[in-house]
Amino acid sequence: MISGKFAITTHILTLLAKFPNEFMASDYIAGSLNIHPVLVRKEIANLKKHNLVESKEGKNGGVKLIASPDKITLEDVFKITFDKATLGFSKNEPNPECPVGKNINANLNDLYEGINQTISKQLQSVTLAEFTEKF
Amino acid sequence: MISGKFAITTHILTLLAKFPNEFMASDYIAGSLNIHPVLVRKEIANLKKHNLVESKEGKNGGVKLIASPDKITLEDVFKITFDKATLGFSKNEPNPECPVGKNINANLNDLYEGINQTISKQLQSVTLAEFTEKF
DNA sequence: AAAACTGTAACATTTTTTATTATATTTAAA
DNA sequence: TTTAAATATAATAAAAAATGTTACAGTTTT
Repeated sequence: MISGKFAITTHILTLLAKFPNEFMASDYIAGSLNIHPVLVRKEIANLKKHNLVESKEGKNGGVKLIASPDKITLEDVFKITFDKATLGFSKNEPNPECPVGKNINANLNDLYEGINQTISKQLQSVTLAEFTEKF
Repeated sequence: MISGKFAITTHILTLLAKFPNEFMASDYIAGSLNIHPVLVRKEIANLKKHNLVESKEGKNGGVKLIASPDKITLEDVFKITFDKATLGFSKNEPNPECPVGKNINANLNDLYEGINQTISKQLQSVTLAEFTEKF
């Protein structure tokens, strides 16, 4: 199972891109996502940390984009919501006595590194502006 | 979190490719992976279902590859261990009253479809024989 | 001062993944 | 022919991760 962070963050940014220059409340965003407002605020905290949005507290507060939607790509979202995309690892430390066990994780890592780069490249080519136009 | 199925299955196949033409016991494989033998057998059941290995019950039984390691690619492993690689979805049904909520999953699906194809293509280029040589 | 917000920590619940136990069956070999 | 060493698989338990909820403090506008 993969967490919904990328999807939630992309959804939030799409909403913000649809209504630029105004502060949108996390309750409203949560209503569109149909999830708890606190979860939305957690992702917003992450977006703030990476300087993609700014927020305003208090009445009539909310969140809005800092950067222009055509300066943001889905790779930016990918980077802040994934440490690294992988196809998974076995949970336990494999047996270091076994030549396969000893090296499997390093070799999988190499493989995943390549996959990561391809995904990044692919997502780089989609701006938030382009993505938002699909709605 | 991503399940370890791909990693476990790749590990199993690497071991089998290292020792072709002999039946390897799931307990031995589990020892290399450092996981429970029953989990190994579950993945082996999956490999059997897709005709990549055959197994023999009873004393001196075990598993061995059916196909040659240079006829198997990591894409084959990917296909049988992943429904589809994604960057995730938000858990609940988004609000269909909202234009973004209504279309977000379809649009994410399109995006992920492209990513899937790239991953497949990349994994197609790695045979089990090549992967096994790294050990 | 009240209302409508954000921010965040602490905790609870649900879901997924992994592990274990139990039982039946098969095969080789003593 | 009995025993030991395997696979096969279902049922259950435990652990881990993701999501949800509550509570409360702080901020801003009216």
